[in-house]
Amino acid sequence: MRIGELAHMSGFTTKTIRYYEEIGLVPEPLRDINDYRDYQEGVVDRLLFIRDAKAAGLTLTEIASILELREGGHGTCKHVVDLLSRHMRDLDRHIADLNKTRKKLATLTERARKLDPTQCTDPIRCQTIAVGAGTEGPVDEPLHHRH
Amino acid sequence: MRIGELAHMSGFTTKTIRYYEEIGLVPEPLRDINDYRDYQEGVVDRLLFIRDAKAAGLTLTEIASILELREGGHGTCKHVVDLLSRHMRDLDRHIADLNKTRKKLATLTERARKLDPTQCTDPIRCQTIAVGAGTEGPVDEPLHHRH
DNA sequence: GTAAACCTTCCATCCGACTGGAATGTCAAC
DNA sequence: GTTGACATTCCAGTCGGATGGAAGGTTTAC
Repeated sequence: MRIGELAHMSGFTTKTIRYYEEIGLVPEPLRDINDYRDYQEGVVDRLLFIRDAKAAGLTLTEIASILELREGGHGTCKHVVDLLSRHMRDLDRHIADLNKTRKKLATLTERARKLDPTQCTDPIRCQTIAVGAGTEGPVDEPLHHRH
Repeated sequence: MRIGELAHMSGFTTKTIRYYEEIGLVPEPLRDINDYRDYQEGVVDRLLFIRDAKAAGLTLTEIASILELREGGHGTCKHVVDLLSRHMRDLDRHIADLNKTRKKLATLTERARKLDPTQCTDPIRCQTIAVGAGTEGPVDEPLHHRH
């Protein structure tokens, strides 16, 4: 099977498949005389697995760490469970952070609505944001940080 | 005031302040004969505002769009309120997505725990993930996408 | 007079997950 | 024989928010 067909069957673009090969998520296939990639059937399953794992919110690195154990063949299922649990903990923390931010935003918006708009022309001194938001101490990296 | 002092007063690093200047978040200051940056008092407030707005979860771009209106001077407060509301809607959507993902993860983990671990040695066919996760249709960009 | 602590610019790098495009090669149909 | 749809490699760029370091200039304190 050539890369285009694989792309079609898996729902990924050819670009993405080559990229996955590059980062080791998909094994290097055999080549035709043309130098065209020639895939075996199994790769479709592998890509569908990747799709599903992605849909479950796993990063490519996490997915790779599951797939790497395929050759090893031991404790795989437990590994998957562990990974899922760990991922869920991360997710919970992330959601909690966002909810904290949300609450803060809600307070700010509420306060803003009550203010006379004509009183506020200088956002540097903007009462909406400036008064209470940051004075509770540093808010230690509010969003999007999974590094 | 030189950049080091400003950094100290605002809590940002000198690197970050120069970066903010580069992206237009902080105006270009005057220069000393040395070519050293020479800041006015007001910049401290501006940076503290940025800090607070960041803490409230606004992106630098959003913050910039608020600050840009400073020179315009009209409708600022309303603009801030609008921005906050919009941001909160985005945040809600984001949280909802994450909760969906979380639920999916919980289901997977639950199912996995019930399986006999010895039955699963090939993650490509891994029952934990493969069976139900992706077949409900594409899960349209589960995470971290605010572009 | 010299060392520490500043300051300057510029360029590269990181994270994740790709995407775009150029330049080139191959193959099937008409 | 030419058009079009494939394929190949490689290199650059995207998004956001910085950070690291090199190579140099300046100021301050002892």
